[in-house]
Amino acid sequence: MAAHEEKLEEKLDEKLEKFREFIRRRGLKGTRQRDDIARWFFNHKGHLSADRIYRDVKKASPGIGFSTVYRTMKLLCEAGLVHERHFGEGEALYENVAAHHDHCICNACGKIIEFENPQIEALQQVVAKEFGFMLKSHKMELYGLCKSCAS
Amino acid sequence: MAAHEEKLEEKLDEKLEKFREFIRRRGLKGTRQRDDIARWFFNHKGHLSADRIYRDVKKASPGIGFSTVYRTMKLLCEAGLVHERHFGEGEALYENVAAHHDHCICNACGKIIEFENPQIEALQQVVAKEFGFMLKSHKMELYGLCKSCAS
DNA sequence: GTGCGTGCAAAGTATTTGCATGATG
DNA sequence: CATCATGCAAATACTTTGCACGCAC
Repeated sequence: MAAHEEKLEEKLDEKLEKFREFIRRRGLKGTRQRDDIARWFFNHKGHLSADRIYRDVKKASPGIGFSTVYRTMKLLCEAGLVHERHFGEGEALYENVAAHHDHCICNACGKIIEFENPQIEALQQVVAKEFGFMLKSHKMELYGLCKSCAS
Repeated sequence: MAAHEEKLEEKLDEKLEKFREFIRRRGLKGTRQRDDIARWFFNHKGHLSADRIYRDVKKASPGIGFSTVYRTMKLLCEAGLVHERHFGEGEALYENVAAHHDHCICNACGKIIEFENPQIEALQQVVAKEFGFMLKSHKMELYGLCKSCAS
C-alpha cells in the first residue's frame, strides 16, 4: 500500500471514530446505515448531493432510504465533520470538512475550484469589526468562466 | 415634496421606464400586473421574498397570482434591475440593484447589513487570475452575530 | 424491554409549468 | 386578430416528517 493511501485510510478511520464518539456522546445508537453512509462519504472528495450519496451507498447497502441519508448527513454536519453548501439555487452539496477554503464556480461547466486567501479573511474581520459584528463564518463564491470554458 | 423624495420618485420612474423598454425590446407586452409588481418593488428597499411581494402587491391588485410574481421577478432580473439572492438554504430574496455590495447576516435575528470593500474585490481578481478564471460575479456573506445580538 | 433508528409514503416548501381564458400591440 | 400574459391548479424538485416495525443498548 502506498504511503498516501495509508494516510487516507488512517484519516477515514479517525473520522469514523470521531463520528461514533459523537453518536455515543449524544446517547444515540450506532447502526449499520450510519456507518455505511459515513464511511462512503469519508472516502469521497468533492461536493456531493444527497441524491448522489443515496444512489452510491444504495449499491453496497440496498435497503437504504433517502431519509436516512439526509438524517445522517445532518448528524455529520452537527458533528463538525461535514459542511453543507448551497451554491446557486439548487440542491445542497455536502463536503468533507478539511482546511477552510472558499470556492470558484464555473458558470459554464459547473467545475468547482477551492482556494483560500488569508488576506481576504483578514479583511473580512476588519469589515465585521466596523459594524460591531461578531464574525462566526463566511461564504465566498467567485462565479465566472474557468480556464477551459473561457478560451 | 422634500428633495430626497423627489429623487426617489425620479429613480422609480427611471427604473420603471427601463423595465418597459426592456419589455418592448424583447417583443413582450406591457401589462398592469407587470407594472404593479415592478412599481411596488422599486418602492421598497431591502431583501424581499416572493411571498412578501405577492401578499403586498395583492392588497392593491387583488387578482394577482403567485406565478405572475415569479415570472415578473425573473424578467426584472434579466433586465438587470433586480438581484436574486439565496442566503442560507431558504427561499430566494429579491433586491433592487444599486451599487454593488456584499452582506453580513446575523445568525440570531436575521438582520442583513450591506457593505462593500474594494480591497477584497481587488484580491478576488488576484485569486481568479491565479486559476486563469474569468471572474464575472461573486457572492460574499459574513455570518455571525450583529451588535445587538452579540451583547 | 425501552427507546431510538429505519424505510416507506405522505407532507411540506419553494418554484415552475400546462392550459384555458383574457388582454395587448 | 395573432400573440403573449394571466390565474389557477397541477407538477416539480428537494427535503422533512409521521408511523409501524425492528434493532441497539
